[in-house]
Amino acid sequence: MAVERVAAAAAAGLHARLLDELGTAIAEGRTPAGTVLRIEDLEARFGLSRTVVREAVRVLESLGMVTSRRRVGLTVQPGRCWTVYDPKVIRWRLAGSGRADQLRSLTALRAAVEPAAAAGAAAHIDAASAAELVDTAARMERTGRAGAVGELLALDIAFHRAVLAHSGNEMFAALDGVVAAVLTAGGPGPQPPPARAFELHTEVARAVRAGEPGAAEAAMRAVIAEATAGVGVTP
Amino acid sequence: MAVERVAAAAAAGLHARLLDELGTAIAEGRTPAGTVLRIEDLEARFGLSRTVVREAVRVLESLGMVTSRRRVGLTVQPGRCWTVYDPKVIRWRLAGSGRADQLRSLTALRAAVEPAAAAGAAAHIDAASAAELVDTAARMERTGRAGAVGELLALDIAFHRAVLAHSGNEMFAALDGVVAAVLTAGGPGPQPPPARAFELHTEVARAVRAGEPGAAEAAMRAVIAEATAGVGVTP
DNA sequence: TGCTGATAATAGTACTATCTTTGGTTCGGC
DNA sequence: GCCGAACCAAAGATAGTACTATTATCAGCA
Repeated sequence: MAVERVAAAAAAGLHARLLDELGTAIAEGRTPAGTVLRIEDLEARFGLSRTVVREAVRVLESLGMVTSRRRVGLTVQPGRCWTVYDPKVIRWRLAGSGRADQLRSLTALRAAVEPAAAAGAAAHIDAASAAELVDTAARMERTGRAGAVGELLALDIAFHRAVLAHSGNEMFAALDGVVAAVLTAGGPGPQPPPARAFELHTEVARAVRAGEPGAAEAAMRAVIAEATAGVGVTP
Repeated sequence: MAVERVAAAAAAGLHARLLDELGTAIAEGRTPAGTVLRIEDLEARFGLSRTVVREAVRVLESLGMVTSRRRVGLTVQPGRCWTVYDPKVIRWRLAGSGRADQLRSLTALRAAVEPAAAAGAAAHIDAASAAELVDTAARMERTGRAGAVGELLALDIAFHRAVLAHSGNEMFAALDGVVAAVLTAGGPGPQPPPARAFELHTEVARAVRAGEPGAAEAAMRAVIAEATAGVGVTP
């Protein structure tokens, strides 16, 4: 078989590129669960040394995507075994055919976590960050009225990221990538951003600054509801 | 320096043991952020070959716990960069001095996600699994009255795991380990399980079987509130 | 004195060859 | 036909070596 040049992301170390290649193939089902790979085959197929292949395989194993058994080879595991919160896995799944499913899952996760994060932020945020949050909400409104959708998206992401970051819970904070991905996927939006969205963001910021967890949680719940309105996104 | 025998978990491959050793050391702060390690040092310190050390390092890198730069070495990263949802990382953090913090975070996460998962289960579960869930709740009550705390814990975990598994969201389902860890940490409980807890679990099961997302969510919220009562666990 | 560019040292990156360990497979004996 | 021992394939692990990117140092020049 001809050597299959790894064409993935830019120069970043051979093992990282191979990892990306294999991870993508598994995540999008091109290499289905139950498939048995062999280190030696991979070496030959990608024209890489044993060392590089093994390093990539080790990471894949740590993600639960393959198991390695002597005398057998690498067995691709079903999706249920994967570490689905790993940013790499999320990226791979978003890149492939399962994109819609992945987005649905991420949206449901976001809907569950962000209200709690807002409540946490109301309890933990410092004055300076709170002021910044209020400011971000205000800038969102101005930018939205001006119609700069690209900039609006950036502000939206910054807003939600700030809430997560100040929630006082590093597990919540770690979901900033998820929120960014979902918001970005929502895209420039088929419809212009509804004015109500700005009010709701402002209300979240206000409640957080005022230190009112209950109000912050409710407002964030409304933000999510508004954002997902019409798009059937039950978990 | 004398070779430091890796004393971690039972036989499981050299790299896995080294990974556990390094991961634990970083997670519990024995090797603080900013520390620079060198592959060669690790080889010598643990008496292992380059290959094994590099495989462990690659996984650590994939978890965001170290970065590898030429001419510098391996730099230990601050906690904010870690993939905190990886089961390994959770385990390491629970094993160390940050156990209390980690449990607080996990409990908040659980409180955010489980009600949503219950709502999802009400919408997605099949009849057989629903019946099983109701049965598990009933067995919990019987076991609880009998005072078999160990068995009760197992049933409790099974109950919550089933709800997550049938939520229709694989991101929720992947948190089963988190829930198990939190419940197990809650331990045999200082106080005997309150009778109200059983009613609430039964109500969750009933609402799920009846296909009532709102009721299931509310009941699950009550279950969590009951379980965390008195233990200040705001995010 | 201070800046710039060449140079050398360093540590990760990658490859190769070789040996060991383990666990399916198979074949022979009961 | 079942059980166990021998066989062997593939992963696991090691050693040695060559490559290369990065950075610190220092010489030369302004």
